[in-house]
Amino acid sequence: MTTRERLLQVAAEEFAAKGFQEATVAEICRLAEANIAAINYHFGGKEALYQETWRQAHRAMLEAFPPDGGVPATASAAARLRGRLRAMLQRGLHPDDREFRLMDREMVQPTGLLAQVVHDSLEPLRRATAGIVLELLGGAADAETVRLCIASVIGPCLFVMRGRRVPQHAEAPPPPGPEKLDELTDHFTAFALAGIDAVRQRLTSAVRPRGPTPEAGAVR
Amino acid sequence: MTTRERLLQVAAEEFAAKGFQEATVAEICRLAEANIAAINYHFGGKEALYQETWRQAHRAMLEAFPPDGGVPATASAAARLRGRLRAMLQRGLHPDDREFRLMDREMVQPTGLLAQVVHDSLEPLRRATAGIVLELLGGAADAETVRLCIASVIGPCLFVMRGRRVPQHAEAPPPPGPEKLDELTDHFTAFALAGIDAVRQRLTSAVRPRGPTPEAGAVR
Amino acid sequence: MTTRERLLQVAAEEFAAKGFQEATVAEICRLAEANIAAINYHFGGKEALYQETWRQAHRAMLEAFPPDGGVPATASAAARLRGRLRAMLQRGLHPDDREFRLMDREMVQPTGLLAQVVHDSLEPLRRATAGIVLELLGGAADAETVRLCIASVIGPCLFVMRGRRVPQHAEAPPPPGPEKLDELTDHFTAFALAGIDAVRQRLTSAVRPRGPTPEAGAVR
Amino acid sequence: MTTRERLLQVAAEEFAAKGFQEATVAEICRLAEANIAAINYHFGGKEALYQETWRQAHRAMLEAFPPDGGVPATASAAARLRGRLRAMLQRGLHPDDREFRLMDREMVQPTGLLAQVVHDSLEPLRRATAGIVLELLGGAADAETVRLCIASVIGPCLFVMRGRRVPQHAEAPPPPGPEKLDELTDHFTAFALAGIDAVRQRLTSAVRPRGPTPEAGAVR
DNA sequence: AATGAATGAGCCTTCATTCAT
DNA sequence: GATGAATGAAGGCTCATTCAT
Repeated sequence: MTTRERLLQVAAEEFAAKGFQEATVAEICRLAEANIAAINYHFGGKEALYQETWRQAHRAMLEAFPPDGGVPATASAAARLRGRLRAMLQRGLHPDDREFRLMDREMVQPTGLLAQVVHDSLEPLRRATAGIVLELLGGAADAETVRLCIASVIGPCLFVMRGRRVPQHAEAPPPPGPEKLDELTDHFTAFALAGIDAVRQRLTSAVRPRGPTPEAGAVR
Repeated sequence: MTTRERLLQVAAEEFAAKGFQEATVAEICRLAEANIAAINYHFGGKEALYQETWRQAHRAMLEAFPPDGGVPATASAAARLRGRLRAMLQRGLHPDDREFRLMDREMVQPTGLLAQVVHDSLEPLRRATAGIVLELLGGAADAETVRLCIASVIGPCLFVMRGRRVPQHAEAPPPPGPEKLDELTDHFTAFALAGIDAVRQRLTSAVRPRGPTPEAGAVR
Repeated sequence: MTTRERLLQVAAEEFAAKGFQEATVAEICRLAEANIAAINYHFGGKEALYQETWRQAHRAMLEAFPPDGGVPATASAAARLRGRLRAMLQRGLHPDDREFRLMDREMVQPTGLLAQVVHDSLEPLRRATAGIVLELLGGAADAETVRLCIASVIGPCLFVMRGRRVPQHAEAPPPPGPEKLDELTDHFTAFALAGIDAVRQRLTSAVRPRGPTPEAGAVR
Repeated sequence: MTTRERLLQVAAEEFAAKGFQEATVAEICRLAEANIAAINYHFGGKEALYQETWRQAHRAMLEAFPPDGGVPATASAAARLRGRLRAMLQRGLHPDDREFRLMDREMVQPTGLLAQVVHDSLEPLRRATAGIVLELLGGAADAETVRLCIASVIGPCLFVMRGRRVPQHAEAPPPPGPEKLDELTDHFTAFALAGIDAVRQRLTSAVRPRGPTPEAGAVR
């Protein structure tokens, strides 16, 4: 493996583990058994290495786990939603989830260095999901509702995957690994479909009577 | 306002905006119009200031928005769940959501400094929610299922609140503010109740027929 | 006890234990349960406290152990030498040997603050000892020889007393305490008297033949 | 000369002159015409530089002046004692007596950083001297007596060498330099041999009559 | 008389980057 | 192509001292 490749590999792990700021050039070079100046020589600087690292990790992830989960575009909306959730969980539960950890950090503490590239990668994924959700909602939902439903569908997955990396208290069960993939997919898919269906019914009923915050009343 | 108070206020903003590492003692003191040594004098060091900052923000948040959302313990489980979601959203949508941003950072990039205090504060909240969810599930769910349902209930809220802080592309709608509180509460509550109910039905049906991953088959 | 007195007492211990630089005003005030500004208030500064501390310790020492060891000036030179050695050892072996430790530090790393006061105190002692030594040498020794003999007489005492404070390896015997006073006095006195006598004989024999470094030849 | 060498040289002088605490990294770098970060780059920190400085100085000293003074092990005990005293004085009287000054400081105010290395170097020297002294005492002395005799032999040398560095009053004679080597060696050897012989006689006579502190009585 | 908040100079260290080889 | 010595800006922290109360 070339020095450049070793640097990329080590850098991905370091950035994912410590973030851009806390990861140090010296440590990355040491772990990669490269010269202290190697990063500047090969990449031009720490920032450029960071961006290249993410690009690599992102590409590898997309190849390994296509975002549609392998479900053909001709399948039902529910099946396609399940495929996407399954693909997302696969990426996040994978032991080598560097790309996910990098992205996670970037969303909480944007360095600005990945702003464009993250957006370019994520927005298409969001649109695809939006299409499926819109279809499940009956096709007549406004953008705001779709947006909230996407949050309801994706949020839980991200929550679980992030939770994997948060240190837990002693009695807590071990974080889920790849072996839980199907179980998680089943749960989140079922939950999402039921939730979306409930929203769809609200939309339909809301068209005519339109009382103020009907659910609020319903639960009281 | 005393120097100590100014330091706490500025530090909360800086830590929330930049994280523990990137925030500098010098900048905090400058903004607080305090001497460079003031932090060490009043708090003993940067780390202690960080911890105190979070403690203050957490306390202020809990006082302003009780985690049960003001819903009495005698209300229905659905109403209590709604109360908790509403309280969480209130905290996260508040313009002064420093406490939330601090916690968010800490969960993605734990400094270890808040590990104990975060855990002590969060675990009781989780348990309370777990009780409500278990009740909604019919009382017979295993801990794993409850855990996944909690993720499904909380995940979307966190997703939306985090999304508020991620820079969006130009055409994107503005992030939701406090004025959207009721709308978001309604949506997430309805979605969550429907999802939990679906899971409850799966649990019930799974007792007798128990086909291999029925939902997986159902959506295909 | 007044604040001022507590400060002096604590300061003596701190300065003796850590030296002028490493002892901190804050720590002294903390141990003396005094305000952080108390030293500047009562003494005008750290340096002034240091000087005053030494003055106090020196005075207390002189009162407790007169440098002549209580031996009258009419006693024999040998007895008077023994008295001085005994007094010196008494001061150095005392558990409260702060004054000695302060002086020891000052000699190795002069702060310049005690230069005059140390000199004023030590030079009379040296002269008194010089008189005794000269008498023992027969009265005809040059100043250089007297100086070397004083070194031979005092050096061992200082060596032992300093050695008390140097951390020893595990198997080493415990450093001598006050209970060894008589034993040490006996040894050093006998050693010194024998040595001085040998020097006296060298002086006498050297007057006439004066070969080059006779001892060098003698021992080969 | 390389930067590293310049740093070591300057540091030795600074540490010897000011001690570990008072010597500053900034000043050492300035004098060595090196960058402020050079010490951390080459040595890892101020403490490591301090230790390395002492190691260098100690090694250079041992090579320049073997501790046995060049006297063969087959020579008489008196001659070997003379050799050791001469070697010690050579080191201490040398204009570049940094190693001695460093050690002197370390013994008065141990930083703990040299504890092990100093002990490892000094204990063998002490044992060698102990062997010689024991032989001169007739071979039948207890460890305590040997220890006191070593103090009596070494103490004067250290006293003189330390005295060289203590600022003297105006009329005082200049401190002895290397030109006094033979004179000092002769004096201290003669003094030591006579003293040890006196102690040997006390041991012998003490075996049989054993009156209470006979010397104490003898001098009165 | 005594306090304690506040000060500012100075210290050691870290770190990404540069440059001559 | 690759090295590693060297750089300088910046960071957190310590500490004796000051000053208004």
